[in-house]
Amino acid sequence: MRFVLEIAEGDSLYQQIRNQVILALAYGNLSPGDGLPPIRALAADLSINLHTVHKGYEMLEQEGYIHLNRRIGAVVAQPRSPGKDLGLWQQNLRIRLAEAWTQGMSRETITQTVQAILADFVPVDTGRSGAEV
Amino acid sequence: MRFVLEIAEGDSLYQQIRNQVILALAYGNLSPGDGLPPIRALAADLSINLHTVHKGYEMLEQEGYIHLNRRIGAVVAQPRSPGKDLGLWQQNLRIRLAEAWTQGMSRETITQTVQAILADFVPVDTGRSGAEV
DNA sequence: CAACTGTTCTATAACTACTATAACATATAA
DNA sequence: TTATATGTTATAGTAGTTATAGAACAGTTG
Repeated sequence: MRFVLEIAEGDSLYQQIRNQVILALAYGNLSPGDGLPPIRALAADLSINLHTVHKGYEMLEQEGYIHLNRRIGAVVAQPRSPGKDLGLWQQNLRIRLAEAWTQGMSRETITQTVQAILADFVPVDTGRSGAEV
Repeated sequence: MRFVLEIAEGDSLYQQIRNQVILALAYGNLSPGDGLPPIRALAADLSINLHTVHKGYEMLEQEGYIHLNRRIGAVVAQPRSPGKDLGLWQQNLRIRLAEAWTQGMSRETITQTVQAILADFVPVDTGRSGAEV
């Protein structure tokens, strides 16, 4: 998988790594069982520090997105139970929507924007074992 | 308007103040022309520092949500042009949706969640001059 | 053995968040 | 005038976060 590290402006480097993995998962560029780049390799590739990548991976592991193994490296996990704190997530979503709403975006436009994003998402490929990084 | 400062966990105090104002605007608890609490009063009310509140208000002003006047205080502005960086906003929304999607939430459930949030929003009351804090 | 994984440790510099105190500028009210 | 109320600016200090750097450790694989 290729990491972009778009200037999300305001997001820290390790947060962006975490976000990119989740996005890759949603868009089907990454599937359970796939391996992520070794932290040293990714760090070199992005010209950032080893520890910064590690922190991003740790975050992903705590959220249940990946498994970290000392031998085989970082592997995308099978989606289990929700895990995510639904309350915090909803509150965050609510704020994003309120931003759009108070800027004059209509319900229709907001809904269409959401639909457009969702349309590009791909079902998480749960049946697989090989890695294709 | 009453500020709650829910523990958004990860959001700084001034960010939460900023968010609460936008939410209040979306839910109709605050309208253009309304005055916000004086920074000292709000700071005392929340048991936080004057500057923290000020920073939140400054952020809101830079985003065009409010006007700051040395005499009359902070007043909610009339919604003008978009102002908001649509690209960053969309990217942020995309990540939130990807989080839900990768946690197994279906398009229908996500859409329903969005609709439920939007349903509670109230048109920004643009015709008004009095203050009702 | 060497090489490759993640992991842990210590240290440091830079930045951010928050607090604290004081003073200033400007307008309104007594 | 004096007092009060508003936001504004300046300075400072503390604490925590972010990112860097280098080194070493612990397993597993070739």
